[in-house]
Amino acid sequence: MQYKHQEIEKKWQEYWANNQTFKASEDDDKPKYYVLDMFPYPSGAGLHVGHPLGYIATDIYARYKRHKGFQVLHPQGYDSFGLPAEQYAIQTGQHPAKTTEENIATYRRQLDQIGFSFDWSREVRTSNPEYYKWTQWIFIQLFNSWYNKDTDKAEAISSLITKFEASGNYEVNAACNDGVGSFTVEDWNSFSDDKKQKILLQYRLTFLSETEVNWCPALGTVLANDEIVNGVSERGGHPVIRKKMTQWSMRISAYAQRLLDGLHTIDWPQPLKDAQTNWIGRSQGAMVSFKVDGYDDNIEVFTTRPDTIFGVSFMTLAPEHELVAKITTTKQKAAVEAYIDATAKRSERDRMADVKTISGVFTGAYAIHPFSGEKVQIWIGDYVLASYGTGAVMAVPCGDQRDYDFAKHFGIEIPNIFEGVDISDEAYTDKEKTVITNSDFLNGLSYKKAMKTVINELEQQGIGYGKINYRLRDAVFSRQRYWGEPFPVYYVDGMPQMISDEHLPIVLPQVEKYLPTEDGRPPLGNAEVWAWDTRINKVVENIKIDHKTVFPLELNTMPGWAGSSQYFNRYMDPRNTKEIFSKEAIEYWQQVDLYIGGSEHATGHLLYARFWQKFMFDKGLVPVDEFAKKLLNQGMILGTSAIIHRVSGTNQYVSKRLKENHETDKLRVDVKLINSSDELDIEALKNWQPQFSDAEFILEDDRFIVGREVEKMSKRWFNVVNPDDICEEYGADALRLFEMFLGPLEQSKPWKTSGISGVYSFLKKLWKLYHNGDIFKVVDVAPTKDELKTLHKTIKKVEEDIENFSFNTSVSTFMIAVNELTAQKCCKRAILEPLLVLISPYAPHIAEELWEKLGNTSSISTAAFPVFEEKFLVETSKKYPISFNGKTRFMLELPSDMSQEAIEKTVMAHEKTQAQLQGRIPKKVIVVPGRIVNIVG
RNA sequence: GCGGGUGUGGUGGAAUUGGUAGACACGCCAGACUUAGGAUCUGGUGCAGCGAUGCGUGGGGGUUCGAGUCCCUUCACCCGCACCA
Repeated sequence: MQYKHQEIEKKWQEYWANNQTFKASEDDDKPKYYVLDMFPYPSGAGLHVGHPLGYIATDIYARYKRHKGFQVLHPQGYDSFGLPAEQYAIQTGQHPAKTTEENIATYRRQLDQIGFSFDWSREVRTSNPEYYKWTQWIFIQLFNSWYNKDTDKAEAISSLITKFEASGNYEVNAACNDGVGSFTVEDWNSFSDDKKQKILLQYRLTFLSETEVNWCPALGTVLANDEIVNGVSERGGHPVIRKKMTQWSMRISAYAQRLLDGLHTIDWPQPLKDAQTNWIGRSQGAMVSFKVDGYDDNIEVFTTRPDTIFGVSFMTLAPEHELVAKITTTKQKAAVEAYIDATAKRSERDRMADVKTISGVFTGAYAIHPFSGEKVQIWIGDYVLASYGTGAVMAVPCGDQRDYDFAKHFGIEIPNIFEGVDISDEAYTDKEKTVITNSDFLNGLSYKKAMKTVINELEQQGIGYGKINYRLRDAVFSRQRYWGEPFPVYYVDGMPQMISDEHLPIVLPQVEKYLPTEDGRPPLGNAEVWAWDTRINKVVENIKIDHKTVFPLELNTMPGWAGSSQYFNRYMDPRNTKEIFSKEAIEYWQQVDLYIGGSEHATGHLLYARFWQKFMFDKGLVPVDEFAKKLLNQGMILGTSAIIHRVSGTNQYVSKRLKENHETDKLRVDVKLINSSDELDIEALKNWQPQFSDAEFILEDDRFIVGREVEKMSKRWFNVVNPDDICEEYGADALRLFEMFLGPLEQSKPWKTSGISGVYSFLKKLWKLYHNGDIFKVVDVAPTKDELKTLHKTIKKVEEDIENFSFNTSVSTFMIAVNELTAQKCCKRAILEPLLVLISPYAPHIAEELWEKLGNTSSISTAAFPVFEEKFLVETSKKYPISFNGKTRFMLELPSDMSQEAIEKTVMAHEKTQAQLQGRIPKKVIVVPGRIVNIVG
């Protein structure tokens, strides 16, 4: 009887669906385990073989945990809001909901055919109103909260109002906007409601603020840094300018320290933790205030090296700094303005990428050194960013290379304040060896002592203070897009008002066009029914807006990361219409135990999700403040692109080894046109794209050979391999085994379909082990010692491998086991039945089929994992490698229990030893019982 | 510039506390069975050499009886980044 993967796989996929085999529940006594994949975006291109890599790994782990007696939650869903669907809608006029629906159907079909053990009854989609209702709900919770630094947690905004009513804001220690002035109780009570709301807005965890964005007037939209190339938009090449816009922001900076501290409590990859640590960027230093000569204004700077304050020889402001216009002298005005204009045209990324060019302009103004009283020049330079710190730097050229280069370039003085150090070539940045000199009261001090002393002095004199700074910025939460979550917000006299929880969800309105409006409002500005009626609490036509009872709704939508910041909790109770999730569900599932996905999410999704989780923890909604206990990054699967060589300037193509005779250009062609010997199907190529229909080909040995190059698997390089084709030809079990067999999960590795025949023939050998021709041949006969040994060493190895996420080595282990059992002609149930359970997480369909043939009536997924027993592996003898000066010369089999002395005696007496020594007397004989013998000399 | 990662046969990769380098596969070579083979089976396959043997885990140095593994140094490639004051 033949192994027919198509029949078997279809049969069991239907069985699992019909029996809801993998449905998770909360109501039993088993320990729980929650395995999650990072949320997929259902793109129109469907899956390629790189996508399921992580899903296969989690599926193996989930199935293994079920065998180990756990109640496993292994859900899947779609991060279905996003830009590609919107772009497609702009081009074709089709509603993004429709194309998203179609894409999801494709994804689902592809996922199903790989045999994943997902609990599909819990599927969520971020673009579904029943789901985004809760995204909106969390937004409202954030709006109604402030961060109390004294209790170090988020609290209800009502507690802040209580404090204001008791003692103004003097006693309040909050994370809030810069520049919130002080006020007393009397002040507070005298404020208008409107003013009170404005003040409160500066404390809320989500708040409106002016943010600089990359605005493209021609496209009428805001662009991300990577959508801008050389200062113009990637699409269309239109100019882009920096523009201030009022947008919603999230006060993630309030959580900076807790986000850092939490990293020590979670089992995540160190590189990922490093990325987050750098992103949060904690630095310890001081705020120092410099007076501007001739003005009442001060320039505030943050510095990590206040110990070098006597080395300051100039200051640099960001060109956008608010004081620039005021303090620039008439003489310098033209130069400064020209520089500011030039800077405005550069994107932030441009400014940062360009390390080589040193540019800046003197403002003509001077600051007063707070200690020495000397005048220092004030410059502007685009290497200082307005968005970081105070947008101003005290420049210490002798201690900072960038300041040093700037000073050298513009001929500014470089005073040396380090003892015994030569700074004629470069700045001196070694903190540990620093001894300060030429610095008044800091002379002779080390870095550490000088830091303490100077901060003390700054605080004494009231011109500065010690401060911990984070580079983490508050996250902009508004997008000028259509296909995202609408905000549950309407505006009364320009002040945002939240819609009450009970009226959620606020459903995305219909629009005629998905582009921004002609006057530059976001796409929702096109909606005709997008106003809030406060009498009936419903969305009504815009024409009813009277600013008395009917008000305009927010036109922005939420960003992509909104929906993915809470989905892992929603999976615990996805159909709940009353709460985001029930207390029982969250108490049972707690948090994700294993989360697998790509490392590209390190500082986006994974940081925002941790932030929301901590907020929800503060609100008492979740029992733990980290959502994922363990996380793994799967590596990328690389494609093997096919390269053909075109003779330059012609439509003639030359086979790989003949290309040296010509001047050629490289062209990528679809890998589907190439066979396993790198030979091109010329006829197929001619039909592939019209440009090849009349092409000529120069062959070698009657064949056309292509070059191969390994690079990222992507539709754009025509090197994608579709899992549908693999499942059709080799089956899902072969695909699953092969993806794991490629190499360690976390490494990136090239895909070569030709290798799949190895795992496919393994499956056929496995099948044959249970069959003799057409007869199923498994019998109930006691197994031999050798058979038991094979089984138990396999159990041991596979269990260790799964626990260590070393899935590639367990595939080899299965191959070895099947090879050995085939050689032993094993057909004993006591061996072949447990073997199936070992294999079933990896190749579940064939395992189910053979399991059923063995007479079992329930799914193998519920079978217990076989228990390893050491006794079957006990050896009576050991083959020792006998080495001379570290090089193995021959093997010698000796009893396992032989003593060290006896081993030495036996080995030395052996004729081969004598032959190796040729009469020499060894200096030393090393015997490691159970391991090795090494004869030295 | 900063941060992180990876270097082992023709290819993907294996190697537990330092203890037989190259498991398991792909590919290749030879053979068997076949009308045929992109099926199946058997054997071989790190490199050089007829061989004895020598050389081999990016390069150089070190520790050790013994190093892919530990230490120092150096090179190459890949990924991420918000010049972070």
